[in-house]
Amino acid sequence: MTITKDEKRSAGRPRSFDREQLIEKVMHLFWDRGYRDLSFNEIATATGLTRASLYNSFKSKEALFFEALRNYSSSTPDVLFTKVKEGEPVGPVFYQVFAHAARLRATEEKKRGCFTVNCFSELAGDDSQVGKELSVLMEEKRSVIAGLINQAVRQKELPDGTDAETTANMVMAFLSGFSLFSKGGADEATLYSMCTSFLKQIGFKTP
Amino acid sequence: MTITKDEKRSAGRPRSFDREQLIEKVMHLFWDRGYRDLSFNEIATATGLTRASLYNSFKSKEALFFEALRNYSSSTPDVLFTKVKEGEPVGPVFYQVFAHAARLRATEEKKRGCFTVNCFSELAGDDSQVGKELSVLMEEKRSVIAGLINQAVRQKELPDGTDAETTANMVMAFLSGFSLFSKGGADEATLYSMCTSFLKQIGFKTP
DNA sequence: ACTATTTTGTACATATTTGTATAAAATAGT
DNA sequence: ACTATTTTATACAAATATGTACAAAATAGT
Repeated sequence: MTITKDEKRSAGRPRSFDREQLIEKVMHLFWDRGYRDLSFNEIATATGLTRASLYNSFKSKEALFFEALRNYSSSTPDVLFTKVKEGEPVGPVFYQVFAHAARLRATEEKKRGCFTVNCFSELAGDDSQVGKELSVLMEEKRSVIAGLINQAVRQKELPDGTDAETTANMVMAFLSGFSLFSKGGADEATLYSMCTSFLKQIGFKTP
Repeated sequence: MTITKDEKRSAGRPRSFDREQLIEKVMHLFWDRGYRDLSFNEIATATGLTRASLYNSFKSKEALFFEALRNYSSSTPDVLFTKVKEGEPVGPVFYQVFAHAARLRATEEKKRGCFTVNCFSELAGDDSQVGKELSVLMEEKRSVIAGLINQAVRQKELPDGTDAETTANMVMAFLSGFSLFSKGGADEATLYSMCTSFLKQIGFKTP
């Protein structure tokens, strides 16, 4: 048995591209242009491939998009939220995630905002699979945040009367709006102020 | 001189449509579909007109869009912000605008969110005239809010140390994110809670 | 070398979009 | 009725998108 690099190669003509690199490239195309406006054609030419090649490796534009979205979504600052364990302080994590987001949004040269938020804005309410998937993704994020708020209340980081659901909804709204706002080109200091100010008003002590 | 209805008719074949009704219809099309995804073709067929007719009355899709946007933008809850005079309390106006927004977003059957926010999300950062126009529009709104926050501080409705710019930015972010959030289909009570909770945390007393 | 397998390049048919050009239709004013 | 004016209908050309089909190319395994 011959093994090329670290993957078992199956018989047949080998792909002319690296799958992960392609997904990354395509993600940026969708990020630049949105979902609907980017044609399968353009994806092919922009990546130097033919449509035939893409059709062969991916069932559809939708399928490609899902991979791009998953790829992005797994590298986003708020994944930290899912790693907080019971007993650990949550306030500092919020500050950390928000600060990271502020830096990312400010240093991203193209000022494209958050890819997920952009897509949700474009496709929420859509009948398509893409639309539904995005709604699920956003609800998952919201739910994780709600869990953390509850935990913060239990741990006395937030006052007793706090309505966790409402607070989580506010955080979601703020984060989405924050992404939109950053598209205006605000600098990091401005974005950072918004974040810390917001968290302070939610009730989290500055760490 | 013969006057038809209330408008001076100029010579030539009369239009087959009412201009204002058309703009309204087109606005809803853009609201449903976004800017780029809606073709001039579709606008024509959806309104029962021919492209020739549209091209004749409007220079371009861009021009049509501007009229649609202006039309929407003038009927939005936050126009109230521009009517507050020095000396008048601003807190209640915020609560009023936010409550109105909550009701609008919840009762809008299609859950499309705010048209302006959607468009900004799609077109912010775009080189085109549309993109720039939207950035200006958003900055105008932000600036009005910043003015009100300053006024609130002067009038002791908000604490002395309040950073008006940061607070205005937060409000903008929240409002935009609120529009996005509403696309998920939350009911009015949920949306209303988010609004009052946010305003309270900003520092505005519940009226 | 030969075969099976998979990817790639090319081609084709269909549909849509954009912009323009030109003729037909409908009005106001005389 | 006639003219000038404006809108509407139709047609056309060029560009782009989608989906499919099939032959050519490149590999693994024997």
